[in-house]
Amino acid sequence: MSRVSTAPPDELTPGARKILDAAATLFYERGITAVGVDLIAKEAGVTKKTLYDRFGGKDALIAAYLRERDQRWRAWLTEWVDGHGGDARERVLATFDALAEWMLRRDPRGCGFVNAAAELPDPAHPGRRAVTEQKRWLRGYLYELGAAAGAGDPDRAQRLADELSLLHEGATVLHGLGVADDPVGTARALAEEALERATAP
Amino acid sequence: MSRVSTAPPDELTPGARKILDAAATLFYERGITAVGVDLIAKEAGVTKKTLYDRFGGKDALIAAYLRERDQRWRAWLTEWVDGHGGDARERVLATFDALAEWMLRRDPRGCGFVNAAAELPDPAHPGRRAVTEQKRWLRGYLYELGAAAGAGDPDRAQRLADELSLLHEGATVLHGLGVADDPVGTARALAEEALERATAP
DNA sequence: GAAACGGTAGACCGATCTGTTTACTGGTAC
DNA sequence: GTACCAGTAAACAGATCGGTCTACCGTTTC
Repeated sequence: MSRVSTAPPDELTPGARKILDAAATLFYERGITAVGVDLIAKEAGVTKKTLYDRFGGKDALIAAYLRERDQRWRAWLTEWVDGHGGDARERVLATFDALAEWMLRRDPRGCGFVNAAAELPDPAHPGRRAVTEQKRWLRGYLYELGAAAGAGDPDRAQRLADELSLLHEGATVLHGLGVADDPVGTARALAEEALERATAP
Repeated sequence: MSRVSTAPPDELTPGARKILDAAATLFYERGITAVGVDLIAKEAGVTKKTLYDRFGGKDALIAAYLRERDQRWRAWLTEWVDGHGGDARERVLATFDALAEWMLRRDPRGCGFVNAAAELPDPAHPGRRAVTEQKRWLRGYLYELGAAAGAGDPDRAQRLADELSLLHEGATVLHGLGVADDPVGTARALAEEALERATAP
């Protein structure tokens, strides 16, 4: 599935690019509120002035961080499904394999969006919109995959999408807390059952 | 199920009690890092000196907040199950009704422990232990309920407990993000299926 | 009646927070 | 060659951060 380019066509200046990369790492690993703009600028090898010139403020930087994270996750997930999924049913289950691989190799601290939402109580914060958009997109994607797998009836497909996204979130949270052995495997098994029921005659 | 007492027998001094109450509200509603000790003391109608005399520091106060939250949740859940559950199967499903009621009446911002973990990256933080203990306890409780409901085989009961706790977490997260209509209902329906499978001959 | 305790009042500490400002440098485009 | 732009360097502002300190007050306990 040839994509035009890997991700965003980097309209960012070199300084802005370094800032966003540093912010992404620091925000995810240490938390949004706990990380100051001074540290971000220092870690990016850039002055605070550049940060404020490029992004306007910390809130806008938070939103940019979440939007880019969203883009990368969407690209990762769709490419994984296109590359590893076979028939329609396997494509649904492949989303859980993609999740396992994503968390294994880069994100042991759970869902960056859920973590961000925990630190952004204000519903009007620009970063919150990015969070809800990400969750809505995932549910929509799962809806399409589920419908293609045979849950043709809209009601059944809706319900399946609700179930699949719930399983995704549950697995991510438990993985992040490190209290369960193989939460993604558990979720995948439950997804298999839900899928069978939704596509049964 | 006669409990010795409702919760902790309030060994706290009046000042400490007010501090813990104010901290609980502020930490949950605004986030842990975003709330300073000055604000907590002011909101509790107490001086900072009292706060530091009683709790030692912010980190210890965070841990106390999470421990007490854990105690209340355990009491709420077990009492709900004892009061509303009928047979063993209904007792398992009652945990989801308890969750729905809990979140409806007091906690629209998702799981306080998951949110706290998002702000406490350091695994050695005393608050983190409270989080993992809470999750472990819930899984253990669900294991007992599941085993009593007929999942006698240890392997099946273990798997059922994994599934049920995953459904709990998924429902709580989706509820907190406000992107799904009735995540707890979805989780309860999935739990019903998992329960039937686990207790089938 | 003195010691111990829980508390108030409030100043103080150094560090850090987000955000702004001035002055200067190097490259690129017209 | 000049106007623009991305950037550095560094000072500055006012607020807030977690945490400490001294001095005092009222009640209980021995």
